[in-house]
Amino acid sequence: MTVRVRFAPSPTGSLHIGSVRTTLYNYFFARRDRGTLILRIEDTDQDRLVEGAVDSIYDGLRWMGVSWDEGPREGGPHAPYIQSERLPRYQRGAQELVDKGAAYFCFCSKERLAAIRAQQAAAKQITRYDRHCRNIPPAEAAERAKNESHVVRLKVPDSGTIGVDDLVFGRVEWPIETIEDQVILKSDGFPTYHLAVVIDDHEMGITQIFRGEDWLPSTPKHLLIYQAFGWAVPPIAHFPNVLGPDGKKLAKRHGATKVEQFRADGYLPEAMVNYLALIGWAPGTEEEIFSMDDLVAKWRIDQVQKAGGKWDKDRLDWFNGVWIRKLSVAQLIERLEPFVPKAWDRAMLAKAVPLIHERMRTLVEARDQLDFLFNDVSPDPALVVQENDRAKSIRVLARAEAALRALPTFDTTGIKAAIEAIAAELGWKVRPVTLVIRAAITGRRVGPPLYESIELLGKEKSLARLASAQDLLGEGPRNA
RNA sequence: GGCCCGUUCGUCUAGUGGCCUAGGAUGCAGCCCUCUCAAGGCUGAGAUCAGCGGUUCGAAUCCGCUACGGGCUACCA
Repeated sequence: MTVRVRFAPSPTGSLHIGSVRTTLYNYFFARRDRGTLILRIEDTDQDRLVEGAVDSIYDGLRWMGVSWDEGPREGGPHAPYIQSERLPRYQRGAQELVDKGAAYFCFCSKERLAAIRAQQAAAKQITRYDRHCRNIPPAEAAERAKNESHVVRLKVPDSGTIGVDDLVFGRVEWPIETIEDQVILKSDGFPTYHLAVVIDDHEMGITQIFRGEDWLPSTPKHLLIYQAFGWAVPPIAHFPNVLGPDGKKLAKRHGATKVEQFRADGYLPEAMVNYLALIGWAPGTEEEIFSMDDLVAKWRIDQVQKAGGKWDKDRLDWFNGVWIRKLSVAQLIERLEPFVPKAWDRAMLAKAVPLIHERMRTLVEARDQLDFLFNDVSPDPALVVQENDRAKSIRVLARAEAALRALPTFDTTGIKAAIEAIAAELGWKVRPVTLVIRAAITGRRVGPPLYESIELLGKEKSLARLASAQDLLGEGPRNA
């Protein structure tokens, strides 16, 4: 049987990093088996729809490098792939269960439900529906349903045990009496999630159900629905949650959680995929740098962890650095394009990028690191003065200006020799000398290699910066 | 409250009864390289494997209990 798996996000906001991890695992599994991936939009809660969320899902997934075969915009044999466009199927399904006596109409108001819940909670009892409408004669209920607002609830058995052999968590069982007569069709005619997934997964021929750990507790509800329909339950696996540093489910307050945010913050999709895959899965070897293709080849469901994994930004940053370094200079320049001002000269940029290639953890850093090549700098005098010796620092600047001006060829070799000569002459180590000059040239204490930077900046600008730094130091003390 | 799940260095993890005086990575510290910062190389600190009790010649690995953490408990997904 060919593998058919699905990812089923809700369009309730932009793509969350946790659901991306689940999606990735689905993807690895399906692609390895040359299976089919299905994107299904689960929008059965009309109140929580967010404008543009489907676009965000598409953009985010594509950016990550995930592809799929059937979906809302791709079509496929089971179209439509948006649940709100599949309403008749759910309504038919619910009616089928009512007809079978496996479900019933419930006319209880939300107020009544809230009241019994409050009452049960106060009495420290299990809060669940009291089955008030379960015994209305079917004919009477059907008649009332024509005019009265109602939902459809599943008739849950009184007792027994129901369980699943989860591919990750193993055997998990629930006492049936802890499960209430759940609503499967809402009063607005929309299905609840539980009915919709079961029907869709069945109709779309889903061969493995992979989803986040959050869903484990509602699995018995789904099992009961499968049972009511008389359908076979496909293999199910739940993947552990991605947690915030505090151990709770990753959420906004923990920082960035949206794919688009990471993209904007200068992360590479390769790094995201690599890092995310390794939360909850490990190959059992000591390798840890994996491309998407590597993961498709190596990921195995029996190596998936049960425990949730905490988000570790430092580790992500490290992966990002690794993947940036794996890029060719040409590729890096391409990736940098959205992060660098339009006004910057691209020829200069191309020459500068090699200097910072292995100094970046995120793409956004390039702008700061290279700014001095494109814009004037205004160094902090405290940065220019080294060894607490203002006079000598000024002399360094003066000598550097003169030496660079006299250079026959303005290149790294000549610049290096000139600066080292100044150090020797003034009796300073090279380090403080370069620090003075670096501050004057770049306005900073750290940055790309100095000699190369000076060469790139060019003679004219370099001399000007050396001169203005002298002015800065010369006037400083009298005014201070 | 009820149901369910989880628990190995700060973090991601390796480990499926003896190879574990618990390995790797990240982060941290130090050293080397070096014009700064990175990158790279080396070294180090860091986990009595949540605790307790069992099973066994032998347990991080099997069983039980406890603790702690988390998820779910809606006409949300």
